[in-house]
Amino acid sequence: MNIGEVAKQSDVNSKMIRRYEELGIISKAGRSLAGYRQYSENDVHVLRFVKRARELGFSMKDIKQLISLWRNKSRPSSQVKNIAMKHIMELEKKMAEIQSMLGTLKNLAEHCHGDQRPDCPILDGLDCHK
Amino acid sequence: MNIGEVAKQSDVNSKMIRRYEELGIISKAGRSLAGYRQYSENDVHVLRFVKRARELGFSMKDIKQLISLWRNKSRPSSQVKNIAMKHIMELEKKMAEIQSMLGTLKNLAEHCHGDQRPDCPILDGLDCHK
DNA sequence: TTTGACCTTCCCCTTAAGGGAAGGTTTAAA
DNA sequence: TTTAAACCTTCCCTTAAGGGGAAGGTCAAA
Repeated sequence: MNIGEVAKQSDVNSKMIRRYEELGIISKAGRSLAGYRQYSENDVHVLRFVKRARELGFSMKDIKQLISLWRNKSRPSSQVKNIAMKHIMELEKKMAEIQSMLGTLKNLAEHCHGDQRPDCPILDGLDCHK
Repeated sequence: MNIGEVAKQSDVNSKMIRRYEELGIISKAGRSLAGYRQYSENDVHVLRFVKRARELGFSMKDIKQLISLWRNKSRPSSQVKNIAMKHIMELEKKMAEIQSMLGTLKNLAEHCHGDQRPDCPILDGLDCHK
């Protein structure tokens, strides 16, 4: 299978497939005589795993580890769970940050007329005179 | 005032002050004979505004516009509110994405023993066999 | 005059994804 | 048989916001 076909089947575009190879996320593809990368069904499977992990927000570093654990049929599930829990905590931290921003912003926006007049609580809020 | 002093007063480090100048976020600083950037109290004020806007998650593009509106004493507050509302919507979108990830991840993690055994619902969840 | 704390510019790195150029290959149709 | 489209290759550039560190110039105090 050429890269275009595996891209279609895995829903990961060719550009990213080459990138993942370069990053060592997936193993180096074999090549045809002309130098074209050659893939198997299994490669599609791996790429789908990567895609799914990305959709859940895992970093490339995490994904590299997850794939290695995925391949190792005797891994302790604790290692997988550790990665996942760490990621969950990071996402929760991000969420809290966003919620805090939203709290402030909504409060400011609520008090802003949003019309032709120049007085603006939003700008006043940004202009903190510590 | 040299850049170090203004950095201290605005709590924006020198590196970023130069960067903001380069990006046109703040105006080009005057120079001393030796080529050192020179700042006034007002520059500190502007940098604090930038910092505050960054803390609320505004992009540099937004901040550029916000500063220009801030300076324009006859701006219509609607323009400010538009920028803020757009940003609020983006943050809400991000939050929804993170919440969706967290929902899935927590569910998977909950069912993972996280011990020495190899069976792992987290890996199974990533390994979707569409 | 030396030393240390400043300042300057310049280039590199991070993250994840992708645009686009220049050029080689394959396939199918005219 | 030639040609055109659709692939493929590598290489470099861009995004966003922040920073590290080098090499070298400046300033102030001891």
